Amino acid sequence: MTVSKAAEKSSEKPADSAKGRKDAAEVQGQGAAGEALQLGELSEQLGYVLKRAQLKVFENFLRCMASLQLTPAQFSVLLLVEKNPGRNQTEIASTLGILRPNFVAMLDNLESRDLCARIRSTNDRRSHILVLTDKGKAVLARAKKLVATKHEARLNELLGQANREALIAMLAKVANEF
Amino acid sequence: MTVSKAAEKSSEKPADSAKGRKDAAEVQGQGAAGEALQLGELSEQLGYVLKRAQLKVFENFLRCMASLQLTPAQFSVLLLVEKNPGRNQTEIASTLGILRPNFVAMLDNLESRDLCARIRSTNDRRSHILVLTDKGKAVLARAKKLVATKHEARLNELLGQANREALIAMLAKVANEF
DNA sequence: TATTGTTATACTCTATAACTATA
DNA sequence: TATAGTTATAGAGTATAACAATA
Repeated sequence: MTVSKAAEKSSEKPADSAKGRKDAAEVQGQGAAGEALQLGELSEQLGYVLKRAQLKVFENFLRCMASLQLTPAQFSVLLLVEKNPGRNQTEIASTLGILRPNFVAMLDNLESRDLCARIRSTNDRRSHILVLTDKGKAVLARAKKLVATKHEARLNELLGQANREALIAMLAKVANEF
Repeated sequence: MTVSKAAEKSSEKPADSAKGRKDAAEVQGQGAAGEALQLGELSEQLGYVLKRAQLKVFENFLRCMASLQLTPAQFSVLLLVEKNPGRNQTEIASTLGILRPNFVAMLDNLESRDLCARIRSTNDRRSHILVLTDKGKAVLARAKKLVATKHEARLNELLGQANREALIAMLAKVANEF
């Protein structure tokens, strides 16, 4: 947690070699074999820690959802369709940052599992209105309970309720305004 | 920011249809055409907001680094090699969560740009010790300055110094202990 | 002409098996 | 036999162009 910010100086000039370039013999002895590497400034890099955290969270989400076989992306689609019935593919996809071509296979999957359905719009026969099926609603309800009792609960345990909310609020701000 | 937590109830029972299933006619009118969709519970989902934030941060990082043509992953490799000279490919890669096979092309790239070098170890002739070249050190130094003055500065501006540190600390905790 | 859903396609990331040279 | 680096390969995720149906 306490990483020397002064490490920047170390990259300015390699004073340990007259040629300014370590040769093989100089470097060979340096790695302390079995010991763990030092992350250094890396542990203070927002992008690095953000990416590692995201991977862990998705991993945990998948484990919590194993019984329902729902990925984070699929869960987000079901949530958004439930909250916004009567919207078409383009609207749902773009809200989630999914490109329309890539959304097709995803919907094919959800529809083949009878979790949601495409309904040809009567107003504009080009568009497909998305709705959850009864099974989709039931699965989503169970998914929400799993998320609350296993996934979110784990996070609360780790950070505490207040910190968890603060974390999500800051991430939302970064996502929206950075 | 204020998302109804009670929205969970809405998935319990679809009271608006005796069959429990909206037919096409029922759904058609629902989408308020031009209006933005409601994210609902999605904006409270850690995974969702984490992923969106990560994408924004990487995007910003790439813009800040455009002049040096360094990706977040490449920057992390250079930082780690600088901090841990004398380590081999396996050690550097695994610390970063990069699989050894995938690390080969990445190193080929950095080596072809003369930013780092593989040195055959004299102790164990199977392993390649990694070091930064002089150019690599210089580029990394410039990269650090760009990150500090453009990337981190933007984050400080957005959250403030204290919140930025709190955010990174919480993300590190999630990454390490979730 | 413009838009919706779709196909085809390509490029990046990530993941696994298997080879080679060393140990 | 085990390990380091490598190759080949396959699967996700993501990106763009273009087509058919419809507006």
